[in-house]
Amino acid sequence: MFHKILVAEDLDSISMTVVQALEELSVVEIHHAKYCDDAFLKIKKALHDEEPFDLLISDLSFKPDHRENRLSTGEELIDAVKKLQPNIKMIIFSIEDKSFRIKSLFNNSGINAYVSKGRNSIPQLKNAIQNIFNNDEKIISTDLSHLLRDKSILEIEAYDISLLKFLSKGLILDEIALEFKKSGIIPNGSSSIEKRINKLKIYFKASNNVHLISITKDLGLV
Amino acid sequence: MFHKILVAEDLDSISMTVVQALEELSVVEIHHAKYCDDAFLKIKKALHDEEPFDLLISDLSFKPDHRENRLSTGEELIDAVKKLQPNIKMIIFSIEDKSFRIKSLFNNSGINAYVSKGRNSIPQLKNAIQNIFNNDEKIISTDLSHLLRDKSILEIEAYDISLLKFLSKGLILDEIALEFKKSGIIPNGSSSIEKRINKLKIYFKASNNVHLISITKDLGLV
DNA sequence: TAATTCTTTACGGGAAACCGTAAAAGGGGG
DNA sequence: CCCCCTTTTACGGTTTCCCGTAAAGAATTA
Repeated sequence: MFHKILVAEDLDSISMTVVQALEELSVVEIHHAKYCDDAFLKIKKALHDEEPFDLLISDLSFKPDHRENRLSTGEELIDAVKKLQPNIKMIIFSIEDKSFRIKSLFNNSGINAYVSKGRNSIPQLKNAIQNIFNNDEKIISTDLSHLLRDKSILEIEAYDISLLKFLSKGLILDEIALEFKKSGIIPNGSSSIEKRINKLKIYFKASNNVHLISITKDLGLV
Repeated sequence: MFHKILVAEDLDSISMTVVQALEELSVVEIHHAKYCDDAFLKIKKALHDEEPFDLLISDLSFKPDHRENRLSTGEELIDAVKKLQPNIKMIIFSIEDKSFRIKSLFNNSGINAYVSKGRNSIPQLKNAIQNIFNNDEKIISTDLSHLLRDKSILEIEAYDISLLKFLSKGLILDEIALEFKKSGIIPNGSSSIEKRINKLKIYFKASNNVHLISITKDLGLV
């Protein structure tokens, strides 16, 4: 079994259970951080002391509070960690079930498993840890496994996201065109932007801009 | 201490911690349900057997899955429970921090405490249980206590909510007017609806309809 | 019942979104 | 270098939104 594991999870009500599960798996060294920044520092220090972590189990969303943090989401954390220690194994343990984000975690962030918090997630989590340790498999909660096969997901790119973001902030087409010009993003003609919005409306089956923002907010894109 | 407590919580990773906390408080009978419907049935049966629950600790949001459920949210559950057994004490234990919903839980649903899931919530939860048992106080997590004093919150009524819902579904003004006429909701002139939307835009400082939906979705109103 | 006030509805003009088409600009391949 | 193809931009007409004002209706009070 893994020797040294770090749990990055803000909710005490969850982290206590996860730590207990790890104890049942006979993990020797279990560490825990409530903030992304703390987690990153612990990994950095462990690496420096030549006693690196074998596995990181991280949540995706962390509640903001009074503390200023450099890393504020699980995505930022794992990307930073992967850069620092590429051989570390990573499991995401989150309630998030938006296809876009999960798929990108496997493809872009190189996570080893995704376990969805649910009614029977602790056994799944244990299972994932075992499988990664024994066979180095990629694991995803069974109820989400269709995501990796579905090709229609995630041709949405950064351009579309920032476009949707501007829209959701109440900017009109001409204002968005101006913003794009300022940032050097192309295309930035108001007509092209209009066309792009139209494509998004077709893709998401939205009947107008309001509907489009409503849908994409539900999907967690904005 | 309370004798018989029911925990309604779908995530196993959280319920296990809560149950453990209750054991530490020397609660004799601890029951647990993963679905709102199950929770309701348990309370009904306990009442029928003349061994009613003293306290219900419930989450607000429950993950939908294959099962068909009559009650799908914590709000629906506690409203149904309160009707069935008005003397029961109720604590909401949720990550939700939207002022509208919490305030309405105290005012309309008559909950005894609201504990926000966070980095130090288990001690808070224990505390709330103790205080309700000893002094029958109303408890709200300290970091949210300003909500009950803030008068500017929650003059938004059911009419506005359904209006926003229709908007977010992509209906245009005339279509919404028609829907309202069908349901016998007044006012239902498209002009009045337009005016109402305008009020909402002023209230939420939105610059257009898209912006308005974006804001109200963030607030959890829609 | 008449007067007053508040709410709801109607109307009109200008702004933005919506939708199709066409012109201009950019990018390989021959 | 020119041709073809794709992408980007421009333009015009229609619908819907947006915002002010005014009329009609409902409720309240004297």
